[in-house]
Amino acid sequence: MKKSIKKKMTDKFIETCKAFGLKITPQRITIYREVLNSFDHPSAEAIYRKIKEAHPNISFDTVNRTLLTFAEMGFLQIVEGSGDVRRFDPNAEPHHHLRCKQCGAIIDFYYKKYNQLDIPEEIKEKFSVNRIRVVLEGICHRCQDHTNRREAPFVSARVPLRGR
Amino acid sequence: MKKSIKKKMTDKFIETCKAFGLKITPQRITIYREVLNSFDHPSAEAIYRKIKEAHPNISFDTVNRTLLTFAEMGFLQIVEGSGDVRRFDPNAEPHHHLRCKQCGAIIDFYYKKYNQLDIPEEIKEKFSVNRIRVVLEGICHRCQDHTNRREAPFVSARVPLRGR
DNA sequence: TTACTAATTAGTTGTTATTCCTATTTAATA
DNA sequence: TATTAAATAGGAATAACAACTAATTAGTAA
Repeated sequence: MKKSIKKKMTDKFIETCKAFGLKITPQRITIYREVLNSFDHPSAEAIYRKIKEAHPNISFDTVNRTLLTFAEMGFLQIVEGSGDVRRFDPNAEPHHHLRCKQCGAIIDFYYKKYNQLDIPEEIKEKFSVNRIRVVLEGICHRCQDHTNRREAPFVSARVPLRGR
Repeated sequence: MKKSIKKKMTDKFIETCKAFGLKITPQRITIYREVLNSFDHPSAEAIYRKIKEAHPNISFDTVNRTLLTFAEMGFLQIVEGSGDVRRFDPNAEPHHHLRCKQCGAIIDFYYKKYNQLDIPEEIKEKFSVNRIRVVLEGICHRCQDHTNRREAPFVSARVPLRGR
């Protein structure tokens, strides 16, 4: 008998949680299912509201904390830059950004090739583009030196992900 | 006698303010100078702290409001995504984002070319990249329909930029 | 210059997003 | 089944911003 896709995904989720040393709680499974069915880049608040309908006892903190944990595990990503304080960029030259996930540094870089990227026709028709930017996310030199902590999904198992 | 670069920039600033129908206040000139000298994508708070040393009476609200006005005028930009609530992205496929500056919508799109961008050698040496993403900022179809408001720097002069 | 007027400001108060704290509960293991 | 460390709910604290209002000031036109 074949497993449903849903079942398979949940199995993989459970397996990965175990590899990270995380307990399988009903809350985590619920949040996992809800977020995987989202196609609109929801906020923690939005996910919390949806889940609350079926599970009125769940707390916002649990939803938010769990989502951050999932991001560290690599189950989902955080939309580039969102959640940061607003930052201003006085650089008028066409340029692109390096973002360090660890320390939050944003570093300008220049690369002509990136300034000349073509935009797909379907997008031109439906969206008026007035800025095109390439964002490279990773770990900056300084942070690489300071710690050897690897990023998900290469984090070694059994290291607490988000200690308080 | 040649004008200094600083003077020239301030002249251009004053000229542009006038074109937008904005008054030239000492606060605006101070904030303009401070932000133009920043190379680290400062937050409003950071700029406020720096300015406060020399102008202890300035208020945070003025700094923040002025920076937003400058962004609308096109004197500076807001770093992609910063200032938004944190948003999660469960899409594991390599993909890119369209961001509507007006309504805040984030729309996924797929374009193979963008997945194969090469990374400059200098960056590879100093930064470990684990995500590359292209962000197209502009105005989505829906918002184009709703209003004809043009974006800076094409805003017509004498239209209040950030009315209360 | 001086007087006028609307824009701008400082200071304060709200609001919202997010994190922190702690007592209680629960999943995993023996 | 008992143990224990992790996870949770709920509330409090914090931080980033935005909104409000009375007082001040820049721009202008006499």
